Amino acid sequence: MTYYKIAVNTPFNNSILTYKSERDLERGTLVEVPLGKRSEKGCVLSVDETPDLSYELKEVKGLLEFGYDLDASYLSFLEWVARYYHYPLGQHIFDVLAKPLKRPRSVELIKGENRELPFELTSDQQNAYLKIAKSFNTFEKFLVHGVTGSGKTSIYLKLFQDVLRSGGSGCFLVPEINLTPQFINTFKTHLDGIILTYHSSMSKSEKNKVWEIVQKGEVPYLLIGVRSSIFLPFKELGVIVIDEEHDGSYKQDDRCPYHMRDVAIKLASQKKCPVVMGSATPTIETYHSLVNSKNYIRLANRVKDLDLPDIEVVDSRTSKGSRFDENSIWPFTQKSIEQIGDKLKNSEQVLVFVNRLGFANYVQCGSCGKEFHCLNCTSNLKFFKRTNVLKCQVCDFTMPYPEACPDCGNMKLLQKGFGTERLKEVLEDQFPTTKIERFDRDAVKTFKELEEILDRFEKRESQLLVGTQMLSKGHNFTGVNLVVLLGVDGQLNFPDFRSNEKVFQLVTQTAGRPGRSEMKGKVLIESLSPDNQIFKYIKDYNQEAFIKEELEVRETLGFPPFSRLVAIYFTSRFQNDAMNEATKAGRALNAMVSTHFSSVEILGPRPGIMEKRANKFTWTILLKSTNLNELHNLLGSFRRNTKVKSGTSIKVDVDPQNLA
DNA sequence: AGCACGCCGACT
DNA sequence: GTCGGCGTGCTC
Repeated sequence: MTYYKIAVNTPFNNSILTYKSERDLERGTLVEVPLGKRSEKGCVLSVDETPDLSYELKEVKGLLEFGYDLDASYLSFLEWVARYYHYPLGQHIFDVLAKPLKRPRSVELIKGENRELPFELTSDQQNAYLKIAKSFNTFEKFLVHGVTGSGKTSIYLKLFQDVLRSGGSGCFLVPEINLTPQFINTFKTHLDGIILTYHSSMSKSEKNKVWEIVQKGEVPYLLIGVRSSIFLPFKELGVIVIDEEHDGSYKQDDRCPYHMRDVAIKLASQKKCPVVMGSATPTIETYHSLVNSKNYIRLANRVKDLDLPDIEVVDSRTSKGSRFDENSIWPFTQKSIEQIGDKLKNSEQVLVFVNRLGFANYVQCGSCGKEFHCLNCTSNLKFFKRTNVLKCQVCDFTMPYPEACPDCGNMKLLQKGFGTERLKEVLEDQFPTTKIERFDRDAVKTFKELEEILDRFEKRESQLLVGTQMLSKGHNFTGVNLVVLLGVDGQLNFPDFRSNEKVFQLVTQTAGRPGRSEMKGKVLIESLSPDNQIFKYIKDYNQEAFIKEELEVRETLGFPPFSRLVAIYFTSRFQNDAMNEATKAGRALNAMVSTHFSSVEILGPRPGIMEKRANKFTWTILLKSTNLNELHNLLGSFRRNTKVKSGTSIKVDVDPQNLA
């Protein structure tokens, strides 16, 4: 009989439990173990030399029929992730492993055609490519900071060609595969090997097939995948490329809240291969960590030598163009409407962006001022005109649009704020002969619909698209020379230290959509605070200056990249429990800080940014430190020693991206 | 996180 | 009497 430490698919005791076994077990073996009255999945970690025999330790039931076990380096990688994010290892393992299939179906593989590129790289591209290629077989981090249209994809392609032709494999990570079928096509044409994809809308059989190929190390292949693909059991890797490094979808928020970019960097260091991060608007963290290194690659020129669009900020406050001005077509200023009209008259196409769905953002009684809030959340109900309902975007609570104010009976309800639905209506009213389509997750439910709308736009069957940021990702619109952007004020005022950075990225990415034809494009931003410093940098495309100033602010306030953050969330159905447990934990943390972890600063506890969501209350504590080790040690002992009242749950978010 | 146990109110 | 609501606490 031997005792083993086993990572079990359960959250308690950090998921590491001790079991005995008659047969010898290897590290990485997947087993079934008894847990209470049921049975759970587990993964053998090591022999337990000092088992706690005050328990009646149970015996391993048998082997799991997964058809594989975890190899040592893969398990160590998952262990690192679980440790870094203070998440139970056993749960993380069984979150990321492919579940075995009852009846696997056969899967077609895409075979690369290995054709040469039909063009030469520009000298900028060639230099970038050579620089990265020189560090094959070593761990190096690269940032390819290239304006939209600078040809980053061709650089990646050359790198993958090299890796695959020498019998290795590559990993290409993108925010959303669904939106980028053209990528897959390009890679298929020019690479020698198998092109694998991995994303959520694939069938279980397809996912398992990919898992199997990667597991067996059947090289050469290129895996094109999303965030979760980083946890495929890679054997050997020649290069990892993360496209659109700044994209928010790389952060996982539920279960183990990891950041794929940071996990990928760890993986690259383990596999001893280069990791390439590419973006026109890299995160301030990544930029700061690489800008002064030899691995920072700036591509300032566009391949086709096209000018970037002019960016103009339109004052949408009072006086001319105000919603109170009879000449305005609220929510647009007269100026925007005129410019849109000019373009349409000229048979050019126009994009209008607003990051809000629905018709009105909230509804208020014109007599007594009552606002319609969600009963389950700290949020307003939005008005959707087509379905004539008020709806909460957080919990989906829906009610029919009221005839009158339930408090005072007044029939005059004011529809305040605007979303895509209203913009489309206003524009249709202004331009009755123009074919306008809406592009948001309300109007576009399936990939087919998405393709159809884009296809009609491409064929010029429609002239104007009104969309959310769903539209701004990845697509190029050659017929578009004008983009109008509304509602950035809301994002600028959002209480998050990254809000300026996010807005800068958003506007710059949006500006990359038009002007890929001969004519110079234009971006109009409507704002109630046109004097905000950020617009000066945006208009000049002066990213370096913007980041420099932003870095100064961050340094003064001690925010990342000058410190590391950890958010701890306390959630309960009862507001008092969330508050009290957070308060108790805050006191305990303060005591620990004053005795052992003096580098750590504790902010809060405070109510969550949305205190109540779907009838659950959240309170937040933020930890901040320049000493990552101390921060981890504090968290470790906090997790070991803190018990919260049952019914209250704790979530630890290391390197949080969106404070909640 | 499950899941069982057990203590109390509401119904045949 | 006993069904079932959910609060409490245990799981190697």
